[in-house]
Amino acid sequence: MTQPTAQTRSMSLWVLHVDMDQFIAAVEVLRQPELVGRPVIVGGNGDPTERAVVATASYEAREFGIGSGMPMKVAARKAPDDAVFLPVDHAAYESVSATVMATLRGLPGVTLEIIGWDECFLGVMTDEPEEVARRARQAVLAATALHCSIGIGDNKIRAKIATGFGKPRGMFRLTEQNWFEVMGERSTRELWGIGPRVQKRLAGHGIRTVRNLADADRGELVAEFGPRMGLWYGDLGFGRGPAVVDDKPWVARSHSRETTYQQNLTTTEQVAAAVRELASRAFDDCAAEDRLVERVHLKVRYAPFDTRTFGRKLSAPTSDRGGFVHAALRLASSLDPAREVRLLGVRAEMTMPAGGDPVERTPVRGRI
DNA sequence: TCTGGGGTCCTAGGACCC
DNA sequence: TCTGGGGTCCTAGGACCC
Repeated sequence: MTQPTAQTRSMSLWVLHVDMDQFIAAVEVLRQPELVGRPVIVGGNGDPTERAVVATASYEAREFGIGSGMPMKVAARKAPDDAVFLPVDHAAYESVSATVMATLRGLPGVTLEIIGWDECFLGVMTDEPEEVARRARQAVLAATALHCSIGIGDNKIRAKIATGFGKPRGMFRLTEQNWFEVMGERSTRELWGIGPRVQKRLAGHGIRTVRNLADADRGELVAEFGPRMGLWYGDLGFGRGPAVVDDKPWVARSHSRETTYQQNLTTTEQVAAAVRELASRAFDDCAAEDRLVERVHLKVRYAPFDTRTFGRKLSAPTSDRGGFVHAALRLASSLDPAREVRLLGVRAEMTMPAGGDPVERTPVRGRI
């Protein structure tokens, strides 16, 4: 063990959250410069009359109240005449994303954890996190001509939330010191991991602000949300959360394929054909890996909007495509044949690879 | 207004065993 | 005939994130 020098002792571990500004729209504008300044809306196959939602809207489009997750039909109604609708081009975004991540990984002394196409955490030992952030933004701009914003925090929760205050093209520091000053009077909904449902349930207990949540009785939270989530939400009120940035490659625990049909499926034959195809495609992603498929799940949305999921245990090697597809078809036989099917999905849940799962789970959904 | 597609993790309740 | 308490596994469903 080497002794830490005086200098390293005075440094501390910072978490930076890097988020590309309007990533998908920015990539599109980059390769079609004539779109600069126009409202750009990317989603589905680019046809605003189809069943699809907005993946990203440029800042110009957001001025008209258009945002991600919004149905394309609604966006079309709000959009001005000069708006441009474009199809989603996964390959293009993946390629730019890879350049961004490689650039950030190349910064001296950083640990990188990818959490999405356009987002990552950087862990770094430093006394000047703003200086590191400035260099990171410069490096990304030089490599891709794209802008990003950076949140600086003493853990992932605070870094992630800080980014919102830095946007666009800026940075913001959020730590234990200024947490309540910045967040105390804001809605619980602004916390990462609290969505509309939990916000509503908290409000039912008179908990509306971040400060309210921090002050809330732990027993009451546990009674409402269970032992794990109750305590997790309580900590969230203080901005407490994990601070370890993990650069281990991410390994998926499941793969799925789902499709919303432009015309609802109405016969059992149509449903069976669709399930057969979706199951096979979901299995494609598992087939390359030497693992077991443990469960098969079916998701169905009946028109107009009634979603159900159900599954069954399975133990099929990732070489047994026929067995998996057959299991999915067996599940499909329990669908209601009299109802119109609007969406179908098939999910394969896998065992972790040999060596087990080394990552401690946290209740924050997605990759953290 | 009408709601994508890809994921992750948590909880409740029933089944089953001792 | 009525019935404990604890544990684990399984399934359905919920909620959230990018």
